[in-house]
Formats: sequence, C-alpha cells, structure tokens
Amino acid sequence: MDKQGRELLFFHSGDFLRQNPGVSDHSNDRSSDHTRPIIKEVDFFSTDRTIELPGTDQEKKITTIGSSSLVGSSINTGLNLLTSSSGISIIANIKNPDNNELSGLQGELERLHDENKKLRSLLDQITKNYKDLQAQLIMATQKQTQGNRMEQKGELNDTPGSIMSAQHLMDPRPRPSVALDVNDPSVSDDKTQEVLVSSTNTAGTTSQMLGKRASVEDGLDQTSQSWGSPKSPKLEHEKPDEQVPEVPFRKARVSVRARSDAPLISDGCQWRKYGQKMAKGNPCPRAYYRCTMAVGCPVRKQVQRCAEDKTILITTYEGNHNHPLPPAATAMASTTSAAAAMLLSGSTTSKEGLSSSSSFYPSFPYASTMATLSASAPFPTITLDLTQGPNTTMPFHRTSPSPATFPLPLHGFPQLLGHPMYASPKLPAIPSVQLGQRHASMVETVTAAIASDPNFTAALAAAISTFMGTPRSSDGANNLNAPSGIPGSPQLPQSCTTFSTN
DNA sequence: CGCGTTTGACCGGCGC
DNA sequence: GCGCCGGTCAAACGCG
Repeated sequence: MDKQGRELLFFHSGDFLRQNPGVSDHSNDRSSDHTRPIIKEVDFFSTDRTIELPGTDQEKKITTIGSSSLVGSSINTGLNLLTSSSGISIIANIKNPDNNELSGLQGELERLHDENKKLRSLLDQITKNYKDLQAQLIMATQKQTQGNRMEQKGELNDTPGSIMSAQHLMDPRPRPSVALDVNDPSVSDDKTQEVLVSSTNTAGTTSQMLGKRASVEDGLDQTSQSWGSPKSPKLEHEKPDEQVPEVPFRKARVSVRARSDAPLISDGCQWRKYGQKMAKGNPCPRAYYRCTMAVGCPVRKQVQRCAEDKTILITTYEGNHNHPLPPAATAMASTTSAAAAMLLSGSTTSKEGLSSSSSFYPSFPYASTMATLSASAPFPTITLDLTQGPNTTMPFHRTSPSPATFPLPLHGFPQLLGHPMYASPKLPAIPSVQLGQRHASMVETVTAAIASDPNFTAALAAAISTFMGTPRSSDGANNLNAPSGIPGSPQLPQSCTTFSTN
C-alpha cells in the first residue's frame, strides 16, 4: 500500500522548535537540563508562550506577557487583529525617551493602520466572494447529487455500491441547515467555513470551531459519524435509499507532526486509549484513542512516533466531535478541521487542485508552512508539520506557480492564520494567498516598512500578540497537562506563538 | 470500586 | 483462498 502517495504536509512554522534550545533538540540536551519539567503532554495551545523571532537579532526576540501572549489559539479568523487598535495603543504606551523616535513610531503606526484598513477591506471582499462561490458550489453539488439520485433510481439496483460511491465522492451530503447557512447572506465567515467543512464532510472537527454551533451540529454529526463504527457504513450501504448517504471521505484524516517527548499532545479533548498496535515499518507502537468528552463521540486519533525521528510525535485525527469543545480543544479542532476542509475540498476538485495546495503561499517567502497531501486510498490525509524550520523549503513547495484554485476557506484556518507568523508584519501575506501575487506587493510594502525598524517590529509583535491573546486569556483549558507557565520552558508545539519577522 | 490502560483476539480490507 | 496488515474489541489488569 502506498499510503505516502498523496500526502499533504503543512510544513508549519517550526522556528519555535529550532530556536528554542531544548525544544527541537531537547532530546539531546536532556542531560544538561535537569530543571526542565517533564512534559507529560504537549500543549499546543498553552496560554503562556514565548515568542521568538527568527533571526539572530536580539531585537527580534520578544517575550510576551503571560497568558495574554496567546496568539494563535485566540483567533478565529486570524485576521481580526486588524480590526482593533488596542494593540497599537499598547505600542503607543511603550516608553521611548526620544520624542523623535516616538513621532516616527506614530507615523509608522498610522501608515500601518492605513494599510491594515486596506487589507481589511480586501479581506472582506474576498470573504464575500468566497462565500458566494461557496454557496454556488454547494448548490451546484446538491443539484448534481439530486441528478445522480434520479439517475440511480432509474437504474436497476444491482450496482448500488458503485453508484453510491461515485456519487458520494462528490456529494457534500445535503444538510438542510447547511444549505440554509450557505444561502444566508448574513452568514458569518465562521459559519461559511463550517458550511464548507460540513458540506465536504471533512474528517476534521469543524463543528466544534464554534461552540454556539455545537448544539445545531450535534444532530448532524451524529448522522455523519457513521465511520465511527466500522459496521455503520456497511449498514448504510444496505440502505441505499436512506436519507443520509454514506459519508464521503469518512476516512479523511488530519495529522499533526510535532517534536515532543510527551506521549500525547494536549488538544483540549479527553481521550481514552482503546488499542495499541505495532505498525509495520515503525518500531514504535501506534496508540489508538477515542474522544471521551461525550458519549458516542466518534472522534478518534492515532498517536505514533515517527520512525525516522522518534522525537517527532505524529497525531492523526479522524472525525467530527458531536459535542461542544473547550476553547483549547477548539483551537486544535479548528486547525485540524480546516486542514481537513482544505484536503477534502481539494479532493473534490482534482489531483491538480491538491498539488496546487502548495500555492497557498505563493508569495509568502517566510512561510515554512508547507502542504503535502496524502490522498492515497482509502482515505486522504493532511499533515500539519510543526517540526520544520521557517526557511524550510521543499522542491514541492517551490514548484507551483499555478494560480491558487484550491477552494481553501482560509478564514477558517484560525490556527494557521492565527499563527503569529501571520499576525506579524507578514500577516498581509495571508490575503495574498487568496489574492495572488498582485496584492502581495502591497503586503511586501507593509512588511518592508515595519521590518525596517526592529524595535517597532518587536513592539508591534508584542502588542499584537498581547491583544490577540486577550480574548483567550480566560481559557483555562489551555493549561491542561502543560507546564506552560515556565519561562523559557521548552514547551514544544508553540508554533502558534512563533513570530516571524524579517 | 470505578476508571483507564494493556494486550491478545478478532474482523475486514487488500494484495498476491 | 490465503496471508498480511490496520483497526477495533473486550477481558484482564493496575491504579487511585
């Protein structure tokens, strides 16, 4: 079996791993760090974080303040940082004895503010366009589904399996509420994102991205989680006329790769181990967990160490939660679900569409995040790689000047967009992903302006991260199992707080 | 005693 | 049809 065939890797910003001694290489210096607490479980979304900027300049390194520094997990859109001036006000409060510098700083701030406004308007427009396209896609797909069903009913029932499988491959599983959301012009971005994920039946956990939607999603998820039981799909196969068809891509997965000594990563959910197997080709056993936060929650995950590098922990998620998630879990869930959404969206387009995923960041030279898609049978997999450095570029990443046609709900990538890398002066590169190279130039302008002043960069970074972390400051769930409060602690997966400037 | 983990057995899919 | 393999089940076990 060639399960590596179509693997989508997000070579996420791993500079926090690279630059934090004892993080990426903590397995090597363990003997010298006797005071370091043992990480029982890695918390991806710990509230206490140290932002460390790439580069050697001390000025690029920022240590944020306590829990308020939480950046990545506090963002739903990852772009909202532009909507508030609180961060700027914080910057303005930075003590600077030099009035000239202060005025210059304020000038830069104003400039940045203007650019932010522009970017925001661009983002709004893009979002609106995206929602329109989304709605059209859903409606078109539903029409196709209905057509397929009519065609199927017109045929003999001797080959229901093939028809259904082909149909389901493109069938977003019509959900009345979903359709309503899609057609609702007042639908929020988050809802749109959710609609996408639901309509493509992602294996992610998007339904939990918004707790307010959990109650609505419960019933739907209950029906969509047939994959949770290995026998359920068969039952559905036996009932081709069932209202709820077999879930397409029910096996789609989202993997998270991170360097860790911990046996688990803390994603905010409660898991119960139900099995362990020795996987072929890997000396490390693979552990199987299922979510126990709610009875019957179909979400499962596999945890296994990388055979090549045992410091890398690979966590693979499957399914949608059918219950509300704590904020900390929502953070991870949103990340994985967004990745799954992207994966599955691409799967519904074409293989080219999948490969074009690398063009997510066509003008994002500092993005170490890389997408590699694994759509090998029987289920596609998307991997969020948190182990790679910021400058890690792979040939795959370089090759794809093709326009980004991947129907990616970027605004539904709170973790990715919320990544301080995006929240940093490089943030404008996010819309550039959607806009293409052309708008990236403006982004570059902002970036260059800000990057020209390391002090300003540092101050802005701290301010933004402080501001963005505020909404989540009460998120106690992030502290689960994590020694996050230790300064300089090699808390591993802190990619969400990695601040990238240049 | 309850809950979670461990671990061998079992099942189904897939390739030969 | 057979064997391999991934995934799951469930009884046994351990811990608080």
